[in-house]
Amino acid sequence: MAMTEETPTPTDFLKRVEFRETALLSFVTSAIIEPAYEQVQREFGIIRAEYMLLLCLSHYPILSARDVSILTGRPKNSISRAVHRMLALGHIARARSASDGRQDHLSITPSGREMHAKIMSTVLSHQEVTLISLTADERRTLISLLDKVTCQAVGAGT
Amino acid sequence: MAMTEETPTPTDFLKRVEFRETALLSFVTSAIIEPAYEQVQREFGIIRAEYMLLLCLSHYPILSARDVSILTGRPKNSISRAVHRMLALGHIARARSASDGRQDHLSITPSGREMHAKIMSTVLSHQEVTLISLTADERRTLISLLDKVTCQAVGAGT
DNA sequence: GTCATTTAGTTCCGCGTGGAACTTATTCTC
DNA sequence: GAGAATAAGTTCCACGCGGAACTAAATGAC
Repeated sequence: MAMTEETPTPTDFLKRVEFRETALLSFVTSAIIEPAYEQVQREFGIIRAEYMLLLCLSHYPILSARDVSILTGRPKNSISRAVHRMLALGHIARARSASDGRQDHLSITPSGREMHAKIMSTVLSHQEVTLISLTADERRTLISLLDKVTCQAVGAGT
Repeated sequence: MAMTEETPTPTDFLKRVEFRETALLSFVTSAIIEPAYEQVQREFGIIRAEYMLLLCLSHYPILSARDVSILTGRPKNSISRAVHRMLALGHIARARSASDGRQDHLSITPSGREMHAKIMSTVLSHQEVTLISLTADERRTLISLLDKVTCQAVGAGT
């Protein structure tokens, strides 16, 4: 009856919000990451902290749990859980540091690399679908802007 | 002893990751949102879904819970919980729709507007601190790029 | 060398989250 | 108009998350 149902759209909403940059950043980030990690969890049974661990170790040969925590910004208990599960699945290896009995030397195994490759391509494909409307030039611009922000943000945090 | 401790930095890590746009977007978004909502929760006792509800209602006079769910992309049970708490705190009002007995007509109250104003300024200040290194021009560029992405993304989703 | 302090990693616990099933109301079909 | 299908909102439950307290190891002070 009352067909004057003007249900507002997310796009319209994003234009009204007081902190537009934040809203847009959050929206785009979620549009990539949420479906990507949902798929990764469904298909590979790997949760986010676990993948971030694999991701870190695929780029640095040896890291401690603390390093991973710093690199990813996740709390160390999350990393600790991830380490245990990835150890159990054989995706990483762990050895006590000889020089410091507190630290662990973590490294990725071949099966971990395989898993990383699969997950990476999943995330990449979601990224490409979401950012498809940007030209190569625009993507470079986006990266350089975000880069500028992160360099300053990290510097200020220290 | 082994002072060759080259603990890698998040900034360096961001340059190596295979999906750089996603990593940067996620990093910047988190840098704004996480501390902002942590502060909001600590100071005002309002959690994220609750604030998103207030935010929606501060921009549209009447919405149903379903509308809020669509606008924010959050599942309807999260919105439902938020509605109950905001009702209890007097930040929103609810009335059954006359035309459709299933829907609720939600609206924000003066106290809800006050709360929204406080939270908004908190989020805004975190946004400004994080994006401080961008010029006005660069911010416009960033917005337009993200805008382009969201318009296309929403269109494709429909 | 001994004791206090700091640090890496783990365990514990409470909470926000979201999928799924459920209830109630509306709409569609015949 | 009766029954099926859809839709709005709620409740239930399992899970990932992160702060806080804890253990073990190393470092600093004296």
